[in-house]
Amino acid sequence: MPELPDVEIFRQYLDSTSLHQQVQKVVFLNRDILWRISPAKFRSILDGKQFQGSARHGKYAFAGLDGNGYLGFHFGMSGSLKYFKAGDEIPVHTRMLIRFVNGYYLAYVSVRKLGKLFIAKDVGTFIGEQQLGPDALAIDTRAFQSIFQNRRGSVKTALMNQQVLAGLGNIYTDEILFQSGIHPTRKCSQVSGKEWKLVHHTMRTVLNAAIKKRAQPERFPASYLTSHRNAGEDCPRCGTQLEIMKVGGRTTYFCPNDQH
DNA sequence: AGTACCACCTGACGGC
DNA sequence: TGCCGTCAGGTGGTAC
Repeated sequence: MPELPDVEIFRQYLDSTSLHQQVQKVVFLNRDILWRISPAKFRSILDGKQFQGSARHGKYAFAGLDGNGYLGFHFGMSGSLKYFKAGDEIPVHTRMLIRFVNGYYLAYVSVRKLGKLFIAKDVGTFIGEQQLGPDALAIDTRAFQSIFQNRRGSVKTALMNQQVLAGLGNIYTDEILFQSGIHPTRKCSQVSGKEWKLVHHTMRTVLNAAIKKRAQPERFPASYLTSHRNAGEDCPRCGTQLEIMKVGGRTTYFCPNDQH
């Protein structure tokens, strides 16, 4: 479920469970999830280290290693973290385990193996290499407007492009456009300055609300589009039947009556 | 620059 | 019950 709010929850989870404990060993149950590094090299970097803090940029989370560098996490479509005690059952689809000297484990879980683990020298360098856009919760209204207003594609495609803005995925983009009253296929050039301000404000509100609800959609207000992403469901605002279409290859829900 | 399509993986679900 | 196609909250590559 990993868009910005989910990843922020994982970061907080890492923070509250795994800091300041020595890594005793690292175990790979599957090496496909390693990105540009061998298991041996990865192990040698983590062995004996402690996580000193965490960071997040868009859909990426980072754990700071004492000494230097960061352990980087990307969660793909189905990744998560789980901290558990020695003797407890290992979570299904665990791909990597970090054992700490206190006997606890941190598991990187990924059903579809679409996520990645990697080592980064520092967060800023990584963002530069990956050419990621600014984080969706860090950007101000003015900068937000300026990165979008001159683009040629559709609003939804632009909002989901991680090189433009980092953090939004399919679900939250639909939610933000729904709450802003903007049709997902409208061209960026057809969105007014006032509307960009509204989208920015709505984005912040939605993301912060989702984080407050620990990114659990079942706890979101019933007025959210997210709770109604099923064929045949009606708009929670006006009752019109929601429409489904593909935008940028992704399934898109919107209200034909409220979004223009 | 933008779009369209494929690929990477596994699991859940609906239809027959 | 079982098989099969389709789809899923992400990203990267390629070709137009």
